[in-house]
Amino acid sequence: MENDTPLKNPAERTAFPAAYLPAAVEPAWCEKWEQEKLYYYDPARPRKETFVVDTPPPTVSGELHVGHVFSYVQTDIMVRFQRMLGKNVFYPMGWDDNGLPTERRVQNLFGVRCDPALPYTPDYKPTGPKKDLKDYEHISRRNFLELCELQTAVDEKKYEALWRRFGLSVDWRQTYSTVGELCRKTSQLSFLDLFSKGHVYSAETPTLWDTTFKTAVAQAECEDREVSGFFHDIKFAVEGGGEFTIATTRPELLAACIAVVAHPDDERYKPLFGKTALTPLFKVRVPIMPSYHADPEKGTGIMMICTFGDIADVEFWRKEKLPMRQIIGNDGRLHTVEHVSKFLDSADREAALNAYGAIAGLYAKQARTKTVEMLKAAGILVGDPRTTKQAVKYYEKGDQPLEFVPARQWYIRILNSKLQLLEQGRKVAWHPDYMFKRYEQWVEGLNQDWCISRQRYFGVPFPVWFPVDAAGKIDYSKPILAAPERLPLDPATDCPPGYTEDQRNKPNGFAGEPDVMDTWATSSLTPMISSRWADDKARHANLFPADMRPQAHEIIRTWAFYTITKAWMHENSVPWYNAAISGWVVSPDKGKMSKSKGKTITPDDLLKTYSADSLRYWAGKAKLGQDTMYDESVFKVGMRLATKLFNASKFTMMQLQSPAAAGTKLCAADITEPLDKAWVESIKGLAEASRVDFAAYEYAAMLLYTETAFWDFCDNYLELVKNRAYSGKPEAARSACAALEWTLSVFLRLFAPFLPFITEEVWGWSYAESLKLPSVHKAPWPTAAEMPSAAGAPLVLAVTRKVLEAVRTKKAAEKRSVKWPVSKLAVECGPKQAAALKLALDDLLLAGCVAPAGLIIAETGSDEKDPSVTVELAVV
RNA sequence: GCGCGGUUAGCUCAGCGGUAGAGCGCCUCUCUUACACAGAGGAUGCCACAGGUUCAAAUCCUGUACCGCGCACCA
Repeated sequence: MENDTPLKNPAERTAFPAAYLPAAVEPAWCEKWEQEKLYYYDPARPRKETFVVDTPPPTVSGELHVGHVFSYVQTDIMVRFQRMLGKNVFYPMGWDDNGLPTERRVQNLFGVRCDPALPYTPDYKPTGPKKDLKDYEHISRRNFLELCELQTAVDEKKYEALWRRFGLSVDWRQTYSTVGELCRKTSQLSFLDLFSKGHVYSAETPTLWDTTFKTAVAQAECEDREVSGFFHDIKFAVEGGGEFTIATTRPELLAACIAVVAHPDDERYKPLFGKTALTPLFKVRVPIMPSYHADPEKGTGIMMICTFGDIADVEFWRKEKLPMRQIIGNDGRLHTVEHVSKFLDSADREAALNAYGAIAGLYAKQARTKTVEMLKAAGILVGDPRTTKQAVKYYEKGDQPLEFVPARQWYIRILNSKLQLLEQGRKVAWHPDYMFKRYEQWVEGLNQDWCISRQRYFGVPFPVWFPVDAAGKIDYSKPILAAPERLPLDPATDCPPGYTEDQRNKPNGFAGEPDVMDTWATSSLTPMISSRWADDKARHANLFPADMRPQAHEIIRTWAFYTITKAWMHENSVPWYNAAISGWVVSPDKGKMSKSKGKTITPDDLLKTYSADSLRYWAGKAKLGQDTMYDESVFKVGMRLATKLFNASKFTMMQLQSPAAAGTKLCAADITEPLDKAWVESIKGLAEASRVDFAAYEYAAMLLYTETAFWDFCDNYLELVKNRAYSGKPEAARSACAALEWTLSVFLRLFAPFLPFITEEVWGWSYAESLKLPSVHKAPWPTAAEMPSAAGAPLVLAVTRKVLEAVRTKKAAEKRSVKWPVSKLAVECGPKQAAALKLALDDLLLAGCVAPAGLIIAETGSDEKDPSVTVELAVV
């Protein structure tokens, strides 16, 4: 390795290094690309020449892991292809620094707590982490946000450095942060726009509620978990005589019972419809009604409706206009006796309040146990509880079941637009196409409007205030909206028009909306954030809709769906024309690789052991939508491919510096040898196929066959041709040089999206100068038309390769070196094959070390079959 | 329950009507004026199962089983 110093500066390189050292080469190119502004978007070029990417903003509060590298590299591969098609690429990067993870990090790091009620403190300096919870400093929301921005900026620098190191061809001037001013402004403007268009409403209504985080959550953030529970059979009395037994898994909701229902056709219960039941323990009168929701096969066929056990209860309650008897509070505990006594309309009020007193204040689960005890004691429980598997809704990040709790929330109307949203989704080209099914299923299964308000501190505030009446009561029915030009603002510290700050929370004054928006309300706007919909209409027109949205499949229901929704509501458009859905990286035990999974191999570690190109190779081997095994042996294959490219290029460059290649520039007319023509013809086909497949998002298939062709190039064509190149016959050697020069330029370009470092490195040795194209990444994607007159019969190549293989097999069987001389080579083949073989005879004899005198070609065989070859090795 | 993927060599996967493929791993061998960070050669398969369509099925159809995922069910 005597010659490794020139590696350090690609621009000043003169000799070909002995070996490829990616660790030295790759970082140098990262810097060079930035200096050259290679990936900058040019706003002056028209939309139709532009390729716009709606990059997923990674969450900034952790470490990047191999899963990130995998999917972001896949995106970069597709982007690089588009750039080589001549597109003006708009490839931004966003940082998702909004939400709970950042909130927690900043609290701990700076020892602060957010209190939205506090006023803003200019020039606030945090004092650092605190040991004790009580020492935490309480600061205003705006101060808190500033700290969040400060901290995330540090993390973002780290992320950016790593992304650059992996060769992402992002225009780093085009970044945004979801907590930043632009995003808050866009998000708030979106709210105002949707409000004015009637897509937004606020309502006090039962909402999916997480009792741990004490916030509303949207349907999209729920997941079903199978848990084992118990069916309890409970006797209800019928007013005027009789009884029946219902089955329930949530006996603690008895006090919240508002009706009893059975299937309309259920003969067992038909006579009861219209009558009134008395709930056990509480003796509350509830109607017995027919409902298609009741399944005669399930439980006892008759069931209680409560406020609220599930979404069906909510719907029934709404439809039948039944009373509200909410007993579960925001914190998951049962309300006080005082609260419940307001609606506990009992036939035996004292007994009822007594019974409720036993469970008031308990968590739902504790109340369940207690209720069962009471039912048992009262002899109302029929038999023993039976175990059952039930699916229960959880917040995806929570560990307590969700409840339906009535609360005032902001919603975006989506239920009445399912058909339109389905239609919008259909207009997007999904890659792979079956991923559309997920979108379709999700939209069809929607049963709630999109709840966008969260009872958290950290997030984009609603640009809304409410008037406070003379009695000090907030009038939620008359929201005061901010003027668009004042955005972004915070109603907790900013004042509504026509009011002064001293009227805040005072009678005849105003109150700010305390809730913040769901993070998806912001991230659903990413294509409109990077296009600057909020403040630059001309730019927006040029960048929206985007061409490609890369993302993972598990967030089709959230990110993809919400983005499609908002693009339709705001712009009556799809947000992007293509959705490229990447798979997951799975660990060898088939689980999803994630940071929580332990076994933390960081991308930094991998860069030390392998190279950016080799990891990119691994990502490029996986097609879209497909989960991929984490497999370091594939990194090694990528390493080897890069090394091979290096060596084959070095050889080619040496030929190009030989006397045969000197003088006038090599061109198609120099390619005179039939073998070279045949080879060039095959490369033309490769170039054309690659374009078609890449354009169809089939980059993995394209990589596979390009790789195969490249190894064939090295093992067969190069081996056949190199002796001729050395031979000193000027014309024949020149033909080889011309074919090699073009072939290598094609391979470098085909591999460039996958292996941007090694290809750029090699490109710089000669093509940058000779083709006046400083970077392979801006070189045009290869076409057949580049090599106009070199058509040749492919048979030459095929037959020659076959015979050479036979020679090699013989040498391997005899345990002789590849260079061992062959004394006799007898080929029996068809006449066409024979003719083809004779066209490349010199190359064949030299590559196989065959004595010309020992060659016998018999045309007695068939052109339909492979030639039959007999080889005899020389005895030395 | 409904839907979507998948099941091919020891492993990871490609092929998706015309003689079963690649890489890794394994076994032989070879210093060869690009590359030993390499090269040459070899072994390895009832293409999950059962039916059907076809001259011909890993490939198309219909079922079944198993794996992964999505949606729904939540009394």
